[in-house]
Amino acid sequence: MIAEIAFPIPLHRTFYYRMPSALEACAAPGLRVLVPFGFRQAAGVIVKLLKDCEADLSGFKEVKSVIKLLDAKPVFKDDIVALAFWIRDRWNSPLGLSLEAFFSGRLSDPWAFEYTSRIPSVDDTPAHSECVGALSGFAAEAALRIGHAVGRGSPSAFLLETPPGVEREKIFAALCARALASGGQALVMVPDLNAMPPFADTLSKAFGAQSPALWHSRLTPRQREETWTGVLSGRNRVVLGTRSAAFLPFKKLALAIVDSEHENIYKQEEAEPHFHVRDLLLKRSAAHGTCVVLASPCPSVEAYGRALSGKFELVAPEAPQPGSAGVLVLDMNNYAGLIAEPLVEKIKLSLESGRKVLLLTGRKGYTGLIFCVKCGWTRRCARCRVPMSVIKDEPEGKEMFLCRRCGKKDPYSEVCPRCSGTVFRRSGLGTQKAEEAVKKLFPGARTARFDGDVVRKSVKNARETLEGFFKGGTEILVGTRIAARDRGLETLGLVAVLDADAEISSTDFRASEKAFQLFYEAYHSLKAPGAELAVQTREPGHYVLSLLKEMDYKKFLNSELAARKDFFYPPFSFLIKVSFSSFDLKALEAFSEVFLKALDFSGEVGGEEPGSEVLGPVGAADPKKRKFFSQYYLIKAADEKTSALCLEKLRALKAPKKVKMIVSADPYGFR
DNA sequence: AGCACGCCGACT
DNA sequence: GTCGGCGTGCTC
Repeated sequence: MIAEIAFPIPLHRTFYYRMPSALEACAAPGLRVLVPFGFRQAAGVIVKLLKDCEADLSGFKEVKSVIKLLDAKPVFKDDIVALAFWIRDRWNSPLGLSLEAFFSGRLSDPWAFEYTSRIPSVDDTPAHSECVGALSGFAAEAALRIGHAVGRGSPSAFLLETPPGVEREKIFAALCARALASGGQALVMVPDLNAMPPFADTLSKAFGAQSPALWHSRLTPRQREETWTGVLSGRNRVVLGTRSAAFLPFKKLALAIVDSEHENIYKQEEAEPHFHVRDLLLKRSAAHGTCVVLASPCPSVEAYGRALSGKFELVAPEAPQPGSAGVLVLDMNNYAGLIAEPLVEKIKLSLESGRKVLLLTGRKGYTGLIFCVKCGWTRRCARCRVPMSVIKDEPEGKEMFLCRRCGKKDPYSEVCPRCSGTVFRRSGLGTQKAEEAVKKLFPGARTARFDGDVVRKSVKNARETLEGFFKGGTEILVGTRIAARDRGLETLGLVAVLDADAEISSTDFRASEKAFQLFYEAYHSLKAPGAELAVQTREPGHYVLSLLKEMDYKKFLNSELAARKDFFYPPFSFLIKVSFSSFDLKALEAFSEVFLKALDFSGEVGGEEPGSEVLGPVGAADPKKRKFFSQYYLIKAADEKTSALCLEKLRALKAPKKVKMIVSADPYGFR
């Protein structure tokens, strides 16, 4: 017997091993094995078992044998091998890395053996009806409606619009109670660590000190093991987690809630395996009979589109969410400086009346990329080749270059290395620069800054910064969009988006969506009478800005969905971005031809599915003399199958040494 | 990813 | 003369 085995390495290939006859009876796909691998031993997962005659072993100088099985029986209720193949088909993730993710990144750890020795404890779970009783209005109605589908044993999916101000933690707690009452487990997903506390509070009040179990990237190894085995044994019945919790070994997942469903962070693409939490949970729901609830005050266009086509049940208030705040669009063509004079006045008035001010920028740091006015040279990271942005080093406040990808810091230089020019232009406004300007304009005001860097430094410190603004004495908070997320505040008098153009004029096809979500969330964080949302732009005629008057999210979704349909973007197509880069333009272009031919592109990808197409090349070599070339193609596949087929063809393609090819399926981070 | 091989710079 | 840098290549 031959076993096809996947290893937790970033490789799109599997390996064949001989299964000793003594182990044949116990061997099965999905079980972990220990095998000799190169000069070492490695743990892998059996992906397939074949009879000797079925395997093509020609071309290998040796077929090694499995040393031992690491699992006696499958650890997961789910068919993780089938899921790994699906994740590969959908996002081009190496099989072994997806399988490793199911084992929490520790394929060779013996965790799975230990769970049987642990004794599950019994929780005191309040009845569903009690929890619903504590709710009123739309929240009660939503909890009741979705509650009927929880624990029924058949998969279901809801898109729940959670208007700002609705206590969704309580809806979630009621649904969790329902899941537990049915003998199942419940998972509540949040975008990041910062979003956990309110849910942790509400859920632990409802289910006791042990619930919810927390799952996130900052757990210690001991905590990870404890929680992982607890989920496996069924001891942990409610889990509150970030992205990677979607891979946990649930015994019976009756309910999975994805809060702030629209957040892009749910798509993992900086590290493999690439996947999307929403789609993975929906896929897993088949094995568990899970009720999947996608919750957001401003659902993604994809989710809304799928709700309209009947794939999800839409649960939303009947009337659009009313708001009382005013909206002011400032045409920055008429003003100089970072903050237009009318906005300066508004800030001043707001502070005088004891109201707080939230100022939002598109990015953290000081400014975005920097380029030489004379020759157009831009500063790039020596290692990653991506443009570097400017930050002010703390606490000295010295300007530095920072690589956004690898974090490399370089000293600031005053002279262009290409043409010796000394005049530079910078694009983009960062939180640091905005904070600096605000401090200069309002030296007496208490100011703070909140962005990804503040969060990264210390979660506790970040929380204190926010509390200082929402509850304490901070009067002006300068931050990125994470500062605007789902917090209503009676004392907030003004929210301003300082550089709306950074949001709306990005080349990302989701730019309008992300921009409108930002405006919408900012708008609804304004509770005080007379409060105002200000938007600074050089493109006051942009269609997203024209929708600000009504602030009707559903109307926005419908118009955006129509545009997505016209331009054949998700949810109407499946995207694959294929980027090529090289120092050798000829080699790059030659390989691009190979790529196009491999896709069998003659008007339609694969020639099967009508409508599929390839766009590009985008960012083709410009006439300017350059050393490094990069361009990309965009495949728009009409369905999941065509997308998987394209990815398979791309995997079979090997780029020459000179050319680098990056395949990004279902891409979120355009730019 | 590991881990080995391999070919050029600073040390006992 | 060796130790060790990380570039390249392979793992059934």
